[in-house]
Amino acid sequence: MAKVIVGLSGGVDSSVAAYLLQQEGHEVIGLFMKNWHDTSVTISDACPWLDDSNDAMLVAEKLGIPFQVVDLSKVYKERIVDYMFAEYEKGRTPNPDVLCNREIKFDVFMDIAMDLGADFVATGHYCRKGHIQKDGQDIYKLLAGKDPNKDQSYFLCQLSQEQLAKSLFPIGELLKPEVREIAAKLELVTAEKKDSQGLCFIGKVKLPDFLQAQLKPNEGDIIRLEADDPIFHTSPPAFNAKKEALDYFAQKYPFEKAAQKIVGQHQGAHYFTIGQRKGLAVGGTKEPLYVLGTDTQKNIIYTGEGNRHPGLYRKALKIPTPDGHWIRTDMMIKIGETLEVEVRIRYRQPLQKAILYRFEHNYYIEFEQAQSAITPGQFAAWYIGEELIGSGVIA
RNA sequence: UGACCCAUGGUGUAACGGUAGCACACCGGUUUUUGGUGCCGUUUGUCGGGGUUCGAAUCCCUGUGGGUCAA
Repeated sequence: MAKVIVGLSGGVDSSVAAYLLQQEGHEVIGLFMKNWHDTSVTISDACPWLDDSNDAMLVAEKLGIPFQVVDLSKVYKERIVDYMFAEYEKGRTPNPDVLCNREIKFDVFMDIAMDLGADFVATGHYCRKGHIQKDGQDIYKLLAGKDPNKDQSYFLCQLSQEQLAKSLFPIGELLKPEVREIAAKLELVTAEKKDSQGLCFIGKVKLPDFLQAQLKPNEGDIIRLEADDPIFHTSPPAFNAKKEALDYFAQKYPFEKAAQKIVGQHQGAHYFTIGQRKGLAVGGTKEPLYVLGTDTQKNIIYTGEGNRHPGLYRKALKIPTPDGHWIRTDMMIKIGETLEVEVRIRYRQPLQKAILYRFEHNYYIEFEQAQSAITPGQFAAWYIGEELIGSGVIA
């Protein structure tokens, strides 16, 4: 029996998480966190957080557990929203939800829970926590959720041992339909509620609109590069060392050296991300145009036709050492060492076979199969089997 | 300002004189606790003016706008 504070989001997953903890005999408290309320950017008068907090309260009532709301919008703005804009401004693509877990749910929120005397913080994430002992030390594992379709371990890829030690994921052993079934049996208001999606705080706002509130439009060229352009087909030079080869394969293609054809205008290169198809407003092609890369300095967007365009694919990626993170600190490799892993570079992507390298200043991940749309600013998470070992920000 | 060719949605293109279709884009929906991707669907067009014909994107004349060759 422990005192557990559940982050009730107003969704079905955290509702059932709270119930399961209760069933296990824990003292459960529901806490709703309010991360954002700025009517200037929400699309309509709809006020999603109010509905959600209300649902969370109803669930708490039904379960007969204490319930509170905490307002974290100030720190959320400082640690998540500002980071987002800073990244977009640099021409990178942030992952706010990964940061939200590291900085808010399992940091600020966790601290509040601990102040309230909790032993653990629980959330409705589809993932599992493992525990082993090694040299007398407790070591916690972050494992994929049992539901392969809902596994959310990726979003927790930046958690630390300390955070993991105090976390519980009660629904990790369940499948989504089972969670819904439990909620339905209990007649929780959230039983039939649609899964949340999109950035947790933005709600119904469209991201481009949100970005434009902060990042000024700036018209520039959309350039098309042909799949048969020499820059995509030059044979690699001879390498003296593995590091050189990895550096080469992790590099962006030298788009500026390719034969260029202006096919349209855009309203700001920093609104676009690699692999993006929509929003270019360039038609007349046989296959869709995809963003191969952006140059926010020159305000240029490079595109190519078709999702098999060679400019979309790279065999390796680089992570500066400070941006590398190990959940399993005991498994951290040293300079010169390698690790056979499986990697995903976005949520729900099937794991990809790869080798992780560490050199003096950088980690490198070399994929067995070249990957599409490797995007700076996004997180690469490496797994061994169902365990998430570590992660890092793609350079 | 000599000869020839072309003109179809936002874009690129189809359609023996007989229901104007496809792709991309746009818009909408859907999938997805990031961005993005994917999937489904709607809307939108015969350059202007005459003529031939039961019937014209299609044939004829003409205007306009492009392009090619010719000096």
